[in-house]
Amino acid sequence: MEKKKIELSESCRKSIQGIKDTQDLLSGKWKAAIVGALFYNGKFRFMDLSRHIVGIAPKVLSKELKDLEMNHLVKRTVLDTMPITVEYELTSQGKSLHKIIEAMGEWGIRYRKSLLRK
Amino acid sequence: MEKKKIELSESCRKSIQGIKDTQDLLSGKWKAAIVGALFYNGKFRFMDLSRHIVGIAPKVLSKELKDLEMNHLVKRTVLDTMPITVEYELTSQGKSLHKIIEAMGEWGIRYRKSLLRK
DNA sequence: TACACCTGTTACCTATTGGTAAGTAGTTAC
DNA sequence: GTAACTACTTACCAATAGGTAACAGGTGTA
Repeated sequence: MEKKKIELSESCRKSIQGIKDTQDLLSGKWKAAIVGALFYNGKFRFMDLSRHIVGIAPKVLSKELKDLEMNHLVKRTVLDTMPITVEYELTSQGKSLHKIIEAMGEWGIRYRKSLLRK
Repeated sequence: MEKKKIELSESCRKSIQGIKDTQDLLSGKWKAAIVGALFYNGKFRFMDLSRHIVGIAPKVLSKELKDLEMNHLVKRTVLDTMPITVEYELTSQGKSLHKIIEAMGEWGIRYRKSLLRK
């Protein structure tokens, strides 16, 4: 009996690894949405983010932003205002996620519509 | 003191919701990679998948495939062979994720290269 | 003085995720 | 008859994710 060995090409293996890497950086319930909000709005202060990412707790938002900052996707800037305010924005690395973010937004909207049709 | 009310447009809010919906369906460490493998290869049997998604345990693969099947992204077909084999492939709904998957693959590859340059 | 707003932190808890190791049940090859 | 292949499942466990609620330490406003 002949054995079929399925061998993925080098480029496929690299792509799958790339998908995993990307997924790791955007892991969890909120990170992609946070990047999306920053992408659509440009800059956000902590409280504004927490108001627009509906349902996120400050503790969780804080942790997610730290993760994103650590991976150089988000930049945190403390402004010398009274009271102090902090601005979050995407780095150029973060902005380079735009294809993914836009595709996810569009797909999600279509998916939701397709569920309603049923 | 004037208050700035940051109001996202309806379309932005919808996009953020879409991103969250998409993220929910592709949640976890492996789902995006599984969809990617099926996207690049077309069809896969259980054991072939577990060989190509390096590191995944059969229990976890089984659970992820069930989740994806439940959300109509993956189709499971039992073939009447000896021994029985099972094929997994993307549904048309699953195939419609291609933009996201390709973008994730490309971004991940670039990201990895940018890390090596440092 | 009391309250509100800023950006978070801390303590605590639970549910889920993801992992290991082994087993099940049928078929085929040596 | 025994080992190996197919596709899983089961029992068990540890780490993490993510949630609630309260609070901290600063400034400004009534």
